[in-house]
Amino acid sequence: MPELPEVEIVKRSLKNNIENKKIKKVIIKNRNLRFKIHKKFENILKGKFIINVQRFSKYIILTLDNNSYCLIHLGMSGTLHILNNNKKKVITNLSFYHSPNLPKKHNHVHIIFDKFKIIYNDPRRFGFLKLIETPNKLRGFFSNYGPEPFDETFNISYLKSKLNYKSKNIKNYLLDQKFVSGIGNIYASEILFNSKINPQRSSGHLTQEDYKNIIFFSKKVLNNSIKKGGSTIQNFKNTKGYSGSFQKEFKVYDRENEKCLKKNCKGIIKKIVISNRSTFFCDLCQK
DNA sequence: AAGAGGCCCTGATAGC
DNA sequence: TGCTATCAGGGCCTCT
Repeated sequence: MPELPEVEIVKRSLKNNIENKKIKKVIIKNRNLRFKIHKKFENILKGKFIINVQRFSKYIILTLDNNSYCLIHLGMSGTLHILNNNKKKVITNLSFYHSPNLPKKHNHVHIIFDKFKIIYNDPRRFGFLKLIETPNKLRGFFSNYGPEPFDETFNISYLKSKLNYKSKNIKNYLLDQKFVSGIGNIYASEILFNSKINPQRSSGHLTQEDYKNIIFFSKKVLNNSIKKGGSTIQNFKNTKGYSGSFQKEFKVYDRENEKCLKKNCKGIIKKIVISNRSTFFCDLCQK
């Protein structure tokens, strides 16, 4: 599900709720996520204060009061829910995939605080929670990741150094977290549409102008989405609580056979598969 | 070594 | 209605 903007929205809500709160207890119903949750996970979290909530790329980073960290990655279908301890009612829903009510199944991890609890739900179990023991190990973990589009190091000379003479198509590069962090399948299509670049273009053949557009629109598309509260693909009736609206602004994603929205363009949006992922673009205005 | 594709998993939807 | 096939926002691993 979640790309950088969605994770950013979840992080902000989470930050408001759990920063400087003490973890009373952790209950794990199912350890078999993308990676098996460590057997000491519950004991290590128990009694710790969460002194900071941050995000890098698609990861939520909880800093604990002993300078260790708990990473949360939502994978494709992970959601977080904040529930009142007693009434079992959802207080705040950090959901972008499900209805705002707590799903009945797949509530794998319960992190219990004094007056409320956080529940990690994930039907497909592509997400994971991971403990990192020290600041050094945290740096090590993220050292394999490229800069976020907002980072000043994501600039023309960086793109040139990474993309020059490369045959891999540009869409795959945007999805490659070692190249740039936080972009997923939806925003890759959107960024390339805005940049007027065909997703199949071989990266080595991009021009300076293309680099500039990729840098500019990566920031712009992600920022716009954050402003709109992210994207909620699955829409439910009677939706309450947090639910993004950026999907209403998709220019190409999930718009196969619809008209290109670029002014004066007569194109029809095409859907192709690149490395097993759906890719949407207009072959008239994206060259 | 770079790059393409398979695979992990469940659930929603489309088509018959 | 009920079956089956296809697809889904991520990312690691393997093979060529």
